[in-house]
Amino acid sequence: MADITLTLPDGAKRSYPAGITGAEVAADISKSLGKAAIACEINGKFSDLSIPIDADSDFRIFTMKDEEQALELIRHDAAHIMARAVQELWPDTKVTIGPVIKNGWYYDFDRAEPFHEDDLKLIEKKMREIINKREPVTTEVWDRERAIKFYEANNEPYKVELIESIPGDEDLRMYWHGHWQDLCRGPHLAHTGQVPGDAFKLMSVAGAYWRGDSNNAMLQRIYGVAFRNKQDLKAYLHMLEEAEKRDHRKLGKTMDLFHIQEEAPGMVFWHPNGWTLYRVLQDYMRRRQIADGYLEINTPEVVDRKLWEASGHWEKYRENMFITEIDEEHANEKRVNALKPMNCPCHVQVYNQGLKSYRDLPLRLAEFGSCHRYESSGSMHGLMRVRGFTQDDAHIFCTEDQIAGETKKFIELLSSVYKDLGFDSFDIKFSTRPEVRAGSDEVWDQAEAALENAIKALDLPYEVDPGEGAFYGPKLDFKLTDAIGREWQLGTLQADFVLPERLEAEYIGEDGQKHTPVMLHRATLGSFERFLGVLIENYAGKFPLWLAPRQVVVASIVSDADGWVNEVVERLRAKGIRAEADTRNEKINYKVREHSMGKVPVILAVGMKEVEEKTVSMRRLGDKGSKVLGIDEVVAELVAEATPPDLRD
RNA sequence: GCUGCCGUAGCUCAGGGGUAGAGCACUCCCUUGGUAAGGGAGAGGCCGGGAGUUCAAAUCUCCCCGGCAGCACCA
Repeated sequence: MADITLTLPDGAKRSYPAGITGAEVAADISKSLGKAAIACEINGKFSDLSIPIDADSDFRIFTMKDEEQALELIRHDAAHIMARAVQELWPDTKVTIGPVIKNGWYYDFDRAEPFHEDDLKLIEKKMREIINKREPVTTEVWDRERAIKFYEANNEPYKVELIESIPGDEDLRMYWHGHWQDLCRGPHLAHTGQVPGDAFKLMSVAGAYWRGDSNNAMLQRIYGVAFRNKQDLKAYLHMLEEAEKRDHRKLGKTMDLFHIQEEAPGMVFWHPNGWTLYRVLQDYMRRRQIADGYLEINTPEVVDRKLWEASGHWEKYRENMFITEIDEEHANEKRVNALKPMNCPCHVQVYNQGLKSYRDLPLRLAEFGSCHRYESSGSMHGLMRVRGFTQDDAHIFCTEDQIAGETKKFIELLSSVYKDLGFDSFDIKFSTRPEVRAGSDEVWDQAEAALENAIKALDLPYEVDPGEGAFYGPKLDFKLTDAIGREWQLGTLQADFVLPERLEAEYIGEDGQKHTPVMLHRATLGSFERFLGVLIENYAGKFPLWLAPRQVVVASIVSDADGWVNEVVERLRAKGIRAEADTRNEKINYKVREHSMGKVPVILAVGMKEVEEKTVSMRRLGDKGSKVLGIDEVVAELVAEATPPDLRD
């Protein structure tokens, strides 16, 4: 057999007989590399060590030191090993798919009896047994027919369905972890023992639809996480614990911000602290919008179905609307109303009052609009997904020529707002036409091009989400992540060529003729509820002073200092600082602890020394020490810091 | 909506077929203490709601309601 030449990453060339495997090359380079090797790369293709190499190639060996490749393989092999463990424990279980995801993997199974949390321990134990066997991972290429026959014989209908749905007729790769077999693209580790037995953990069981379609059967999904070593696993689990502490639902309780109760699922009862935070944010947004040329309006929340019929919501969105009926006995005629699920149709009504000229455009109508949507029970999540919420909504009525400019202007506003609120980066998704949509393809071409060009002109990174646009137009979504990495859509900008026409919005153009304006739906924060949820988690409750609902607590150390405490509070309040007195009969340690846990940014402690010197002892949240300062100095410092970023010099 | 788990005092949770428990919070008393929990006493619950099984249900079963995780959905 002819020799082949392998070129290593350092440029060294080695000759081997054709058909040699990566494993053999690794062992030839050094005995230790032979042991440490987990996979290889042949001409840039991530590959198994066991695959024969037939031609001259660039060649590279991966070991556990190559983090990206190692984690991919560990998680992927762990998925297979878990599936094998499950089938060994419960042979009637049918396997489906098990991909690698962030931090780990999942595998979906079909089994009559659902898995329980306790089963996870059993499965983990079985997995470690398989790992300890250090059984080789082998692979073969089969043609489709053979594979389908094999799975039919083994009563694995999901695998058959998978193969049948793979386009083309290329051959299939089959893998064996010891005796256990799975269809897989690969690559895989060399043997089961290469998965670190102490660096993985099965996390949870959940239902998941086969192929992500709710019309299909629900399968049992098991989630696992895996790392290269025990320390990394521990660090990850620790990170999760820390993230849980900043969960906005937890902080909402400890900071006394809000609650939600059974009688109004998905609706928020804002407490004084939370409402203060809400108002501070709303006041800030109001100033930013006015500065950007928006006109604030306010429109009804309960609106006759006629308007929703005209807008198309009655047909397309009714199942998500809260419908109200007037009791017939007490009404002259039966009217069916709906709580507005969005503000757009109402804004068009405001626009439609009076004849508009092209000189009026762009017309930016803004509303902190209270909306209600009947969200499905399983989708609600604290403040993040609620049924009653307030959008920082606005609709920009403009000409087609103005879309790009308005889009740019909006994204600049949004970036600046997010930065002021502590978010330096965010994700942008550009969603294009969905299958079910209103409007002609020409209109969609135009709308999509306008948005994409605007975002490109600003040179911001974005991803395209094909088919995820609204039924009336394409959109840009702006997303941030919560404490444990779940992504939430906040800001949005949606072009709409449909609604203005449906609701007969018009303007008189330069040519003296009537034209239909374009409508840009846009929200910067999205909804106050969701944004505050993300904001709470982002700051872990430790807000900058200007946002903190409780800014300063002035605490007495001895009751003889109460008079000075109250005086200090008065002076701070006179300057607009949210200050409270704590003159309770408790020790200063107790007060410091309590207000620290309540995330109050500044504690001013006052004892007899401060009374005599007209000073306070200032302690910042998270600091160990404190410093004694004159009252004027403290007031000036806190006032400067409590000034919202848009009002600073 | 679907799968699984959960619902006990204001909060965090223990218990579990036969007088409802703890810590914190709350009220009162003692204590005036210098930067993350001083001490004592007291009050507080139809164990999410309804039905069933049982001599007996907070506990077991079923049905609702709500929550959590994931899936689906998300203008």
